[in-house]
Amino acid sequence: MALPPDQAAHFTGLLRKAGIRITRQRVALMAVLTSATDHPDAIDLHKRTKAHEPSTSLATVYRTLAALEAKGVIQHHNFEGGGARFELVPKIHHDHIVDLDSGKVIEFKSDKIERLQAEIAAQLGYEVLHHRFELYCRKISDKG
Amino acid sequence: MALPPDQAAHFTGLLRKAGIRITRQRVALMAVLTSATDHPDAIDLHKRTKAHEPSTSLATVYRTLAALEAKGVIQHHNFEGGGARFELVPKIHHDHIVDLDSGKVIEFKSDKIERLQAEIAAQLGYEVLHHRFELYCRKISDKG
DNA sequence: GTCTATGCAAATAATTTGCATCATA
DNA sequence: TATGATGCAAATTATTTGCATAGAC
Repeated sequence: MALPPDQAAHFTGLLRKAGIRITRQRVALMAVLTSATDHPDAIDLHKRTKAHEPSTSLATVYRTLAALEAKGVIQHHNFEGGGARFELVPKIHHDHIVDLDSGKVIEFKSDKIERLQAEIAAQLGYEVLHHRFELYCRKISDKG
Repeated sequence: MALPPDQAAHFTGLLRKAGIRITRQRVALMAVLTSATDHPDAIDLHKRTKAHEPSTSLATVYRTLAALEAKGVIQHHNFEGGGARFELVPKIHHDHIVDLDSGKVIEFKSDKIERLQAEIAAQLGYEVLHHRFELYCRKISDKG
């Protein structure tokens, strides 16, 4: 389950670029974050990281997530129900649809929304530092 | 600090309409919810309710809030930082700006946003059951 | 060698629940 | 009087922290 050396080198580089110390646990977590496409929570990340690096504790996962977020490498979301869920900071900002039946998270982007929110805030004398825009949805079934 | 009888009758009516049993603690909490304009959290509601009805426990506040939410009388929000905050369900839906400096919550509404979110979801085969739209903002100061 | 990261277990914070008792319908 | 509500204290869940030790630079 350990990472091939070439891949490990890649994640080591990402950590170095983030400016935090390189440890086996962090390299493993970085690998997990990079390959995840499902917005996992801390518990999930811990499970997956342990598969690469069994010595990883949940406390270290939380501490490393906090460090990576402070460095702008990852971001977290607090969707309804359950704890925070994490993803790498995307090149292009997006918002989320949460499928209430499956719990799955779908990403979408809308420039109109981004513009509208800035307008709304400006009209009230505010500038937007960040926002949350989450749609809690159900699949439309054509057979009623 | 007890409520004047006429006001108490009003809140009793609201509880009866909601279809839940009437107790002194619930009448007091209903009074607090009705007069609040600041999206208080459970701890705040408990403090304020105790001013009317000192026998009220925090557990009862939580239980009553859950009952009122189930009946569609109130709704809660999980803004960043701290616990859930509550408000009566407004006649007209609105979203929120959170002032990051003061912690104050400002309400706004936008039909465009409502329409846009429905469109976005529909394009992906979803219908929106509810949403979260929160702008975390700072006041624009004209003196730089 | 120094300074930071780690594991573990205990501490927090917000909320929920079990249980015996009490109040409402 | 029967059922549902209450207070209190203990339980839960997600997360954070203190501390002694191990590991990175």
